[in-house]
Formats: sequence, C-alpha cells, structure tokens
Amino acid sequence: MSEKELRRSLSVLPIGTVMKLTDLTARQIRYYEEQGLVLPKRNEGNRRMYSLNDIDRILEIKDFLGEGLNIAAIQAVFAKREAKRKQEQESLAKSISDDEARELLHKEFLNLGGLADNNNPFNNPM
Amino acid sequence: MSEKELRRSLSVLPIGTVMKLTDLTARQIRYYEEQGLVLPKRNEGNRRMYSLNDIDRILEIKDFLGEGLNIAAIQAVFAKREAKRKQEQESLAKSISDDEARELLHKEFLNLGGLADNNNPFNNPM
DNA sequence: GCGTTTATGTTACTTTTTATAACATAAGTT
DNA sequence: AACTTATGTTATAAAAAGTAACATAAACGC
Repeated sequence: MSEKELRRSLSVLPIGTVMKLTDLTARQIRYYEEQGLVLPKRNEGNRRMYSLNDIDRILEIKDFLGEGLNIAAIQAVFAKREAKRKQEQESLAKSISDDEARELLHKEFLNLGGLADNNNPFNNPM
Repeated sequence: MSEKELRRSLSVLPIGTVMKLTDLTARQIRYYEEQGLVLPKRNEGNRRMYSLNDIDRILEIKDFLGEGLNIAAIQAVFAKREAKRKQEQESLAKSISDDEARELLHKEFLNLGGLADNNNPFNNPM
C-alpha cells in the first residue's frame, strides 16, 4: 500500500468530526453503518474511528441519497464496484497482457454507472 | 491557500488520536502547548482538536527533545523559522525580482539549521 | 386510502474521553 | 544542596459517544 493510501485509510477521526465534515447527524452516520454502507474501526473504548476513505464514502452516500437513491440501491452500487475491483485484482494477479487489460478496462468504462435494478427481472447484466 | 494546505490545517483530530500517532502521553502534548510550541484549536466543548500540521510539529518537537534540545531551544528554532517565513512573505509582497529572490534563498540556505545560543552574549546574528 | 417501510429525530442512560489543577519526582543544572 | 525541567499521577468535572427504545413524516405497495 502506498504512503498516501495508508494515510487515507488510517482511522483517526471521531464521529463528531465526521458530523462536521459531512454535515450529517450522528444518527444518520450510524444508520449507514447499520446498513453496511460504512465500516469504521473502533478504538479500545468502543468509539467509532473514521478514516478519510470513510469520509469519502459517507459523502458519496449523502450524494446518492440526495439524488433519490435508497439505501438498497446504494448497497448495490457499492457491491457492484467491489465486484469490479475484485475482478480487476484477479486479472492483475493472472498477469494478463497489457492489451487484454486495456480491452477489459474499456468494457468496464462503457458499463460505468450502470445501476442494478432489482425490481426489473429483465435487468440481468451478463 | 491550496486545497492540500487547507486539508492539512483542518483541526479534526482529538488528543487521543494524536497520542497514538506520536506515541506521546496527553501530559506531554499538553505541556508542549503550555510552552507555546503547538496551538491546537478547541471545539465548542473546549476539547483540543489537532490538524495534520500540528502532528508534524509535535513529531518535530519529539525529535528535537530526543536530540537533547530543551523546550527553550525548540522555541528558538520555531521562532527563527517563523521570522524567516515572515521575511520571505514580505519579500514576495514587495515583488522583488527573481534574481534577488534567488540570492535571498541562497543566503537562507547557507544559514539553515543555525541555532540561537542564548547563553552566549556574542551570539547575536544580525 | 391505508397499512408498511424507510430514513431520521428524540430521549434516556451508561461508558469513555478529555480538561484542569495540584502534587510528586527523576535527572540535569547551577 | 537547592533549583529547574519534563513528565507522571491522581482527583474531579464536563463533554462526547455508545446503545436502545420509541416516535414520525414521507414514500411505497396494494
């Protein structure tokens, strides 16, 4: 992990700071966690400690909610993203050629932003 | 102020976090503040809130102490640095030519690391 | 329309964290 | 030997944060 990534993933912020940085209430932030959307670490005294990455995620949740998505939809967005991340990881692990990788990334780019619609039985992307 | 500078100057970390990041006790951190070496902000409830810049400063204090400097010496180091900063600021304000600025920086470079020795009456650098 | 779900507010109570202040002390200095 | 310095320790108060339960407006589903 790079120095920057490490710093961004350090759990150093208490919920009070997160409230200010995101303009959300503690209730909201804890609810998003309850729904599995953020996973802050805990310190020895059981207080939630957030990283900069957590902040980004919470701000994204706030944006999505503001755009009318509900929690389930946001969970789907994150799940999809994670699957993609994992797949890219695997590709890298298998040391595919640069050309193959470029093609893969292109496909992913075309599909970017696609949201799963679990109420539509016809929406079953590959 | 650049985006980066702004983020580094945001007071978002409680003293508990600072303790972990610096491996110092709360007592030590507060003492350095008492001696004017760090100036954390306070939140509405009077709790100290530290920025990344504060952390850097505290780690520097720790290093200096580890190298045998005492608080007064460290105060002198910081004061000198601050004076230098202010002077550079003024030079910039007066819009001196690039050549003059280069020369100034060179002089400062030559003088870098010079510690005031307040017990030596002959040490009175300009 | 009406019952249900969703996201959030509110309240009560407990634990943890932090603040301040005073006293204690080992090591270094004079 | 007395003094200073940096830090430890202890006591006490206040703030922040945790959990849990009940409340509710707005959206949703039928």
